[in-house]
Formats: sequence, structure tokens, C-alpha cells
Amino acid sequence: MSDVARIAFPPPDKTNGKRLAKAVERAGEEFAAKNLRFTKLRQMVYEEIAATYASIGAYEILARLADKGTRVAPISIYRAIDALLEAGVIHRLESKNAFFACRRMDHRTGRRPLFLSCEKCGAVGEVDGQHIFDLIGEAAVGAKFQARVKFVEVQGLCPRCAAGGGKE
Amino acid sequence: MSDVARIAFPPPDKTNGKRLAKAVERAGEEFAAKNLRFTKLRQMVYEEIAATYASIGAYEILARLADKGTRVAPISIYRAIDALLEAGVIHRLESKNAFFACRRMDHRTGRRPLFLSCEKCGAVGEVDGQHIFDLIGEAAVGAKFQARVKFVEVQGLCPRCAAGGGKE
DNA sequence: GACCTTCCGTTACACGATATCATGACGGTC
DNA sequence: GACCGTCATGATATCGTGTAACGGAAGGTC
Ligand SMILES: [Zn+2]
Ligand SMILES: [Zn+2]
Ligand SMILES: [Zn+2]
Ligand SMILES: [Zn+2]
Repeated sequence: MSDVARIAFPPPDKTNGKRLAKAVERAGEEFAAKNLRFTKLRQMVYEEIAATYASIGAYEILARLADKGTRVAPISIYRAIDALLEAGVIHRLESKNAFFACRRMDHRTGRRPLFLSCEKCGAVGEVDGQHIFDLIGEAAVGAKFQARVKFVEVQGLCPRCAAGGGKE
Repeated sequence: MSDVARIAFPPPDKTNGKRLAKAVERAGEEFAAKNLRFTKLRQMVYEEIAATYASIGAYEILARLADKGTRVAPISIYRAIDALLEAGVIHRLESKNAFFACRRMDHRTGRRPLFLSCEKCGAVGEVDGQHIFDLIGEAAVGAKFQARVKFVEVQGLCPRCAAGGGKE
């Protein structure tokens, strides 16, 4: 597997406590850098999202927290999600109404990523798509359309699943 | 306004019975060409979608049909929508969970359209985006990702609304 | 007619998201 | 300490989107 493929699609379930702790720490730094509060609830919600490379729905997060003894209302999950989105540590998959943790802390280079979502294992990868967003902007200009929000999402098979390595 | 802009973004409300009848007729031809049945329900659902240039949700269609005396269950609306999607006479906007009528009967040239959705008036336009989809395909190949379904959607202001001509 | 396939009606439910109002925690100010 | 503004959270209810399962109706085919 090439480097870019490995980076974009690590194993979907490697929960690895150490890696997760590292991700939480980086998320905390992002919050601090933006003068946002990384509260207990936000951290718990983030941990559920970051514990998997797959995308996860709000109610799935709710259920997992409930299993661990933390029972909260849907609205609380969504408020936490909003904060995480604002901090830029998670992304929303429009085509699935679900969320996943950002694995690339380099968005502020200004280059936008495009999302690759595996239909078999659920893993979501991000690859650079700046040139594509540029082209979309040009197409909009050509139509006299004032573009504000653009999203590009691709569904298919990740390298692992395409090779038959995904969970059956 | 340029030609391309006018074509992509006609007035969102020009319901014009004659134009609608023409659209229904063309939709019927599409169904026939694909050996699908353009049933009464499908035609009614199509008429509600095609009666506006804006996108419309399934339950909004449901409500409008109910107002006209036709009361059906959500599942029936969705089944009709599935058939209309399969016939290619409507499209789905993933970012809004809504549907709109296709105004370009030239997709089978093989060139895929790009959806431009106005945040103010709701109108949805289509412009050629084949080169963009090609580029996305290349990006996926670079990540060893086997792409199957690609979504590209843009939200912003249509030419009319950007110029202050949309309904306030 | 009998047969088969597709479409539709009904019921019930799962999942996604928001409105509204109330409570609590924290920091600053007087 | 008492007051106040802001933000985060809690509680309840409701709305919006989408599907499963089953049975019956409609339409083509022989
Ligand atoms: Zn990211
Ligand atoms: Zn996979
Ligand atoms: Zn179209
Ligand atoms: Zn508009």
C-alpha cells in the first residue's frame, strides 16, 4: 500500500488508547488556540468520534455514551458536535448525516480536503482536493453563481476493502 | 444576465402550466425509453417537483398532494421518488435531503452536471462538471480508493439573488 | 382464464435535528 | 457578598427524514 493510501485509510478499528489520548490532546490544543472551551462533554463526544476511523451518527454517539453510564439528551450531543465542528477537529459527512474525526491537522495551510468514504468498512479518508475546489469555483463563476459552501464526497471502497482485507 | 446564467437559473416560481405539461411529457418519454411505468402517482409526484425550480423535500411533496386531496403515506412518496431518480428526471440534493427536477435532458451525453443551490430562493441550477468529476476520479486513484459514487454540491447565491432580484 | 411482476396502501418504527424553557457554572463589577 | 452577563448544559417535546414488513391491487403475458 502506498504512503498516501496508508495515511488516508488506517485500519478502521485501531482504537489504541495511546493514539486516542494523543488525538484528544491535539483537539484540546485546537480548542485553546481558538479560545474555545474543551469541556468534559465535548471531550467525551470527541473521544467517541475519534475512537474509530469510520463515520458515526449523533445517536450512535448517544448510545455509546449511555452504555458507559453517561446519559445525555440528543440536543446536548448536537451542541457538542457543533463546537467540535467549529474547532475543526471533526467533519460532517453530508451524504451520510454522520461525523468523523479529522486526521490531518494541516487544513489551515488553506488547502481543502475531499472526503473518501468506504461503503464496506465505513472508514473515511481525506485527501487534498484544493485544485478540485478551485475548479468548482471557476465553474460557479462561469454560471454567475456566487459560491459560498462547497462539498465533495466520494463513496466507494477503501484500499483495504478493495483488496479484500476489510471485515466481511 | 448571460445565457448560461439564465439557462442555469430561470425564475424559481414560473409555474407556467404549459411548460409543466411539456416537462411531464418529456418525463413520460424518459420512462418509456427505459421501460419504466410512468404511473399516476409518479406523475403527480413529478409534477410537484417540476412545478418549481427550487428543491423540495419528500414531506413537502406529501403536504402539497394532501392539499389537493391526494393523501398518501411517506413510503409511497419515496417509492415514486426512487422511480423518478432511476428514470433520471429528478436529482437528489444530498446536502438538503431534497429533490429537484432535471432541466437538462442531455446527461446521457455522458457529461455529469454540477449542482448549484441558491441559499436565498432555493433554486437549483446545473452546469457541466465533467472535468471536475474526472479530476475527482484521479484524486481517488491517487489514494488507491475505488470510487463509485461522487457528490459535488455548491451552495451560494444564484445570479438573480446576488443581484438583489430574488424574493426577499 | 391463470400467472407473474410491479406498484401501491397500511402500519409501525428508526434515525436525524431543532424549539423552548429552565438550570447551573464561571467571571467580572460594584 | 450581591449582582449580572455569558456560556454550557439539562429536560421535554416535537418535527423532519427514511425504511421494514406485509398484504392487496393493477397490469402485462401466456
Ligand atoms: Zn480534516
Ligand atoms: Zn473499507
Ligand atoms: Zn440534470
Ligand atoms: Zn436565488
